[in-house]
Amino acid sequence: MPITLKQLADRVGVHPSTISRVANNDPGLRISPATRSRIEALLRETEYRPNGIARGLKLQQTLALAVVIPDVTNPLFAALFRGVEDGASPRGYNVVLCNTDGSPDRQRLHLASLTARRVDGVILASTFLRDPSVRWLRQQRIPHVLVIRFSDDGLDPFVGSDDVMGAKVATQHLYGLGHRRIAHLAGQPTVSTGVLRRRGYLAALADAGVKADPELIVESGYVEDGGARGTERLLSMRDRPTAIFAVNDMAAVGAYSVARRLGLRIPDDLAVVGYNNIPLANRLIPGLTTVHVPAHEFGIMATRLLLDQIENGQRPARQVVFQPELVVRGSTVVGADVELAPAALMRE
Amino acid sequence: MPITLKQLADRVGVHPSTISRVANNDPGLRISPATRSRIEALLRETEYRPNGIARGLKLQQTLALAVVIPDVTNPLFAALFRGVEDGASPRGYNVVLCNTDGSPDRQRLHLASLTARRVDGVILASTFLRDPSVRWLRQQRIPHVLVIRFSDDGLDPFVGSDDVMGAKVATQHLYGLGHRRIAHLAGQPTVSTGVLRRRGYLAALADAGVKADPELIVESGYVEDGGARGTERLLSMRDRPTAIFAVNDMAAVGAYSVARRLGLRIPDDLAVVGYNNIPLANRLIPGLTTVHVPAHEFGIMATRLLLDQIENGQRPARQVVFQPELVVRGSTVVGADVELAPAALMRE
DNA sequence: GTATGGTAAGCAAACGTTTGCGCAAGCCGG
DNA sequence: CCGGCTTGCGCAAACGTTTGCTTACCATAC
Repeated sequence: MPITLKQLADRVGVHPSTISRVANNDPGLRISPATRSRIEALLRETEYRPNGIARGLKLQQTLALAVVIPDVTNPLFAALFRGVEDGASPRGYNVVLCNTDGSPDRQRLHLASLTARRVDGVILASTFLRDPSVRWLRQQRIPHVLVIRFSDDGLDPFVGSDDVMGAKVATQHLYGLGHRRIAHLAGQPTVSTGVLRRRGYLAALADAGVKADPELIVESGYVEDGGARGTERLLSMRDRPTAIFAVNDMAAVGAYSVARRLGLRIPDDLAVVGYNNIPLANRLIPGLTTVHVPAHEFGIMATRLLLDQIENGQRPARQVVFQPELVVRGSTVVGADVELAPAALMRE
Repeated sequence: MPITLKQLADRVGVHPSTISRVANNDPGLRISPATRSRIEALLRETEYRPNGIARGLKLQQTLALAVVIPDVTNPLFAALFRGVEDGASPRGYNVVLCNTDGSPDRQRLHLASLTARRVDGVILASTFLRDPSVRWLRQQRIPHVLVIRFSDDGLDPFVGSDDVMGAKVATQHLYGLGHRRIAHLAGQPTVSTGVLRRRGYLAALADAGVKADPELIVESGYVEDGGARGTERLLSMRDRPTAIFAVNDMAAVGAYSVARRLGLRIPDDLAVVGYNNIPLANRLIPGLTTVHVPAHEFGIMATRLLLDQIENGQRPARQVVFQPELVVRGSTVVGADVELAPAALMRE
């Protein structure tokens, strides 16, 4: 077991409190240079680090944050986590990671456990609209920041991007390419990204004077399998769409596999746009046109907001909203995959 | 702030210790049914959960584990983490995640911080051969399990696969396809997977009676960029290799991009085998032949070993070694990508 | 010789639990 | 009626820090 203050005190013949003050560089401490250096030598020799639990109990802070996400296996959330750690680690915080798999129950359980552990703050990217867990966090006055998704508009600190705008730009891109029957693989109406991206999609159509066809909107959720099933339904219609705007990249990947199975060429027979710009997006063939979401920056920014809240005690219901950018690749524009040009050549 | 035992005691007119015993279901507790139900009602009403910090201080256990990996952005480690969480969460443990980016310094810093926090155990997948950090863990008697990579052969509990065998099978596969100049994108000699997979590669060549050409072994490390640079060097040789065995999938991906840039067809002009079978491997075109590594199972198993150590106090330097399996795809055998057959059709 | 003051360090409470032990009251047998 | 057993619960120490306050000591000033 690691060494304790009392043991140190015995070894150097000094009261534990004095050692504590030396270790913590107490500015108001008056001490003789001789004793100080004796203590400092011992501290270095033993590599003493105060017991974090005891320290936490006394100081009422654990130097621990928590990140709650649906699934770290999803590259978007992995990048988000890295951002959080990169922001938190230099300031002495550790980060505990919880995956919910999109289950409100597991989210609630995790939050209860984290609260019992007295983490200093929580970063949540797993939220539903009007999420009871988020309201509970607010009510308990537990420092938190919502990322990517939110619960109740404007009530919590939030970091994300303008989903309506992103979806609008993506849809306009397809319209600009001449597509008129543009389908949407939609997210659940219980999740903010789901409703906002659908709204952006509809807004773009309305702006363009296109009447939205309800049949062209199918709920796929955020996973490949859902995207595949949704695409099957869309492509089996008599008057089938020529383009698909997917609520995220994984759903778009599902669309890819179905298109391939049906022998449809992308983008010639079917154009596809995704959302998030996960690393996989530019490895697909053709590259997936998608809306870029800077997940790593989200993580850093969310941590900044959270630590401001924790350390400065301020309660800034600040919302940081990034403007999304469309990344155009070969899934909508032939030849847009510049880096793949030699590959096309290779096929001959 | 959450409610405390003392506050509860005041509300119900009973000593805090009694409430504690009721909350913890103390089997030796003698109490009148009336008082018990009064207390239980209050516990439910207030949703009391004992302060984890205080509990940790008293009980000398935090119900927290740590996972230390190079980078969670790498799908292999993301899957490993999920395995750990899936094993730990049902037993009441939280998991803190630390990324080292392969830096021994960051690893040391993280471990120091985790030790100060008194996590109950550590799962390490970021280890070097003869790693001082691991020796320090042993010496401090901190429960730990090494995963995928190890430090000193046999001294620590370990979960991984037989890297020599995996590399051997992969290389034999290439040899069996008729390749005679088989190159190796190698890992660093400071990492166990690096030396073991290289050893397996050499063993397969020796078994086949092929004299190993030192020029065909280039150190790429475990990232795409290194794989690309290594492949450039290999393919610029006068007598260039017809096949590459890469130390991991990311290095193989680097090989893909260089082959494509040079107009070489995979597998006709260059066969490629990777290692790990990350999700990306069967999304590449052609699919990447690779050695499957069940990262999620590793995580679950490592957690089991760790919790055995923690809860039963046993010190089982148990080694769990999985037998690797080769997954054959289109990067070595034409037409092996069955699910992609329609895609080939689509190219016409 | 005593008040003043500064220096160097110790004392003890507090953070919120857990748990071995103690103690009063009631009950029973003898 | 008394000793001992059971029942039902309280007391207090301990986990390892941090920190406001106190104290012992010594020098200087009056």
